[in-house]
Amino acid sequence: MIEHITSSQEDYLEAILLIQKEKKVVRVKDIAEYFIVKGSTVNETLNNLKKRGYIIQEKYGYIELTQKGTRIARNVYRKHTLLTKFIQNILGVSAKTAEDDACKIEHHLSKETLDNILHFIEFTDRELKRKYDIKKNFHEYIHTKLDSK
Amino acid sequence: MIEHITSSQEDYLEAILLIQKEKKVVRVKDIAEYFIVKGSTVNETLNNLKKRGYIIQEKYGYIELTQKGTRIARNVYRKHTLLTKFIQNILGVSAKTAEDDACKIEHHLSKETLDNILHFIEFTDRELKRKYDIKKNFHEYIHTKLDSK
DNA sequence: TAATAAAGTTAGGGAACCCTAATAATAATT
DNA sequence: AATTATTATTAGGGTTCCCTAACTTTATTA
Repeated sequence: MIEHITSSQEDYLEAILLIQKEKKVVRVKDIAEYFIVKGSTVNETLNNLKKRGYIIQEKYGYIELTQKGTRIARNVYRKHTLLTKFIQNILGVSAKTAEDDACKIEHHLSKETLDNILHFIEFTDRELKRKYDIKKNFHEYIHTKLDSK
Repeated sequence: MIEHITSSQEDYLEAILLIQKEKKVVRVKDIAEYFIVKGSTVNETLNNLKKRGYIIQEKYGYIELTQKGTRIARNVYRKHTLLTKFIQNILGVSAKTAEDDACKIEHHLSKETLDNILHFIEFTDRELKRKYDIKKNFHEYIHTKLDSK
């Protein structure tokens, strides 16, 4: 048996957390719709996650995160949110694309880079805002550039 | 047969381009060392790339990119370089980590985000450098923050 | 409640990646 | 040139992720 968790499996845990927040209970069908895959695919991954103690699910029943699963889900969600904010607010990318990109790269960035992104956000938010209005300048610049294409 | 090229396959093409630049000829062994995988694994992927016309290789011979393969390799390399520069110079991440992260996420970012990163680099390089010295400020800030941990 | 609909599970297959072990071919060395 | 060492290839296995089709269980509703 494999000990290591994959990016896809982390995404499943995050999805379960998000669906739980919104719909109270989580079903195979919800996850299948979330990732736009078939139920049988979800089932397979869930069995894997079950085996390793990240989720609990009775046969034909609802899906729940264990403590272990919740910890990972929250962690992924935090990174996801951070990255989305960065890509959207700092880089000036549209909300939808920022969300998509964040989701794809959240598993692949080192702690060092994530920390620096966090600091970048904090820095631009708190320090630079009044001093130079860099975000405003940058966004104006970006939009001018892109619109003129 | 599948038409779509995977991230890993794109990385192979880029690696072949880089090895070619440095060593004139590209062998299975070079690629295996580059990715730290076994020769048999490389062989398998190369067969796939051959079938689809991205590379040419005679049995037991050197590996060469086709036009089609070169186009993709250069494209990946360009993205890779751009991202490394961004992560290293703008975010202030160490060279090695920036390189690693760039390699991992280069396949997953939308054109929109990449364009904005490019503009960000251009913007900070050309416009802000004299005006506010933001890069310098930011790096000082980051390093103070990180050192104090 | 019985019949239909919806959701979950199982079985069987395919593609990408990765490995080990065995074999074939090429390179290097004595 | 013949032997040894290095490289490349093939064969056989394993995991993840995704699918279709068949089947079971749970929900709905007539």
